[in-house]
Amino acid sequence: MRNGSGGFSFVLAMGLGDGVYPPPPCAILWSARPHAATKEAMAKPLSPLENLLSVLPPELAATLFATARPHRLKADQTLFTAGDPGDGCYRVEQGLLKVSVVSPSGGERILAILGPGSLVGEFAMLDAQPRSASVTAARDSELSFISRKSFEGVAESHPDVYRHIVALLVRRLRDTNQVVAAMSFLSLKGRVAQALLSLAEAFGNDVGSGRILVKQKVTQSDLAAMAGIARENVSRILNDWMRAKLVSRLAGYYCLENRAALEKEAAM
Amino acid sequence: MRNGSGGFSFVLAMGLGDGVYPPPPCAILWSARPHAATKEAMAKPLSPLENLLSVLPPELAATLFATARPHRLKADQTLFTAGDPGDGCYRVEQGLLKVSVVSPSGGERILAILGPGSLVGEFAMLDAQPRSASVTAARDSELSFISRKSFEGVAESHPDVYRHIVALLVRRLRDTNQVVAAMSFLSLKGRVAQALLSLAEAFGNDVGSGRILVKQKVTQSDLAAMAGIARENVSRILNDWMRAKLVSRLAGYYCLENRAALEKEAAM
DNA sequence: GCAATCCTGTGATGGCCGTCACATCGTCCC
DNA sequence: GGGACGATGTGACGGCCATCACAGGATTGC
Repeated sequence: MRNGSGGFSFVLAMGLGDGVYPPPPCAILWSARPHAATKEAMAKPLSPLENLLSVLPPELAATLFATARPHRLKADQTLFTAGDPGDGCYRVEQGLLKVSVVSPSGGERILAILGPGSLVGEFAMLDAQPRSASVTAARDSELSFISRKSFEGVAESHPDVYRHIVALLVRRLRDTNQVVAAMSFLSLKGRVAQALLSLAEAFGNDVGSGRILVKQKVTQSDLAAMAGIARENVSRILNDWMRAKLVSRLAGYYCLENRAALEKEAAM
Repeated sequence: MRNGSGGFSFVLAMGLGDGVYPPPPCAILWSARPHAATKEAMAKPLSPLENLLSVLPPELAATLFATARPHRLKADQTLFTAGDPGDGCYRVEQGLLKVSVVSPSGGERILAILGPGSLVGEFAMLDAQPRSASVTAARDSELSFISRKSFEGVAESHPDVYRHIVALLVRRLRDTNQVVAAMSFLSLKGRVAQALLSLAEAFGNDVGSGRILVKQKVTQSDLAAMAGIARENVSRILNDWMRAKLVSRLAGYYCLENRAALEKEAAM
């Protein structure tokens, strides 16, 4: 992880990506991607960009960010760790963050990957409790810090924002049921497929004939931490899929060649 | 599951329990029991009885329940299934419910066990989306149904309830991070230990010298569905622990003999 | 009391998957 | 360019754990 690329590095315009920079807002709210519904009619999963601040009237959001304190992170720096006191949240302006839980023995499980436009640490902004997960920068990043105090000031003048927030939180909670189901019922392959599909949804670029290029450098270790499995098995699974033409690799970037087949792998 | 005891049957006064009936409100919000914090200072887990309605001013709750429609369930009947449309929630008046996700192949994962005083299906009351989990009666049960409409009527007149609800939902979301961590990092033994400790917390009775009796008949299959493992392994693990005097069985009820040791097993 | 049904205990088996150990390769930096 | 370091590929091994099978128990229903 040298040169500030921290594991998830952004693909610059090179004929592969769409060439825009800065990129459009994007993120994986890892828990928000049920790729297989237990029944036809599931609630629509939550887009990670529909966040607490996006429900504020624009002028209120503006006043919040007027007083926001900028915060810079170098790649691999940690923003906070589970258990830390928390009194506000951050908006990702630039860069990429990784939300994860870690075990004392060093294991890491990635819960979400957040790009520009996303909020992180919102819970502490709402209830001032200690952080429940850890956040580290996957590459050099710029954030805006919004304190709980300033948010509360704004919310007090517009108490109906809480109602919208309730709707958002409920959707997130619904999604977590899907996560538990996936962890309980899916095989390794299924979980890796879910991880790939999530990446494609958040950072994917349609490059014709249904192929989706993931415009992020993702290591097998990252995928392993997302799926909660060993890195070696990610390697084996990906190679199986490359042989079977489900995925391919272009200049270090993964490309889904057959999304439907992957979705079948990810189905429970 | 004959005779209405549906897998979790209640221990009546027999020298073991405390003999009160109906029992005091109790429940496992399975996702709300982090038995091992990744850091010293974690947020206090949410009691399953601090629910959406407990934040209402008492007189409002009273008006809500004045119009509530009673609903009866026989043991093993299902109240609703994931994907069903939902337009309200239920309060458990009597009996015991099991919240779970099921896989198409028949696997079941228990998310929560709810006794009298608990709410179930609150999400649909808040946002009218399809159910995200399934609920079945573990024994004959009586519920009160509160429609979304009537809740909204009440909430509209007291918009600040949404603020309290936000705090509750955030606590639940925090807890789910712990659940993911537990599923990622804990061994079978650890997960069974967590299940037992949760049962003890919700349905436990201190019977002296630190021993905790679980006043519920729990089958090994139930424990297996809670921990997400095979029933046979629950049997083996429990027998190990019985030999090691960590748990015992009294007239069909489990009893934690050494809570501290179990907590060590459940630690990550 | 007897049959049916559930729950429990236990062995055998096999496979998935984590761990270890390398070799290879690419990339970056000096 | 050469070394360092990280990422990747692959084999071997072993253990955990699911599955199958079946044999008692325990409970219940009749």
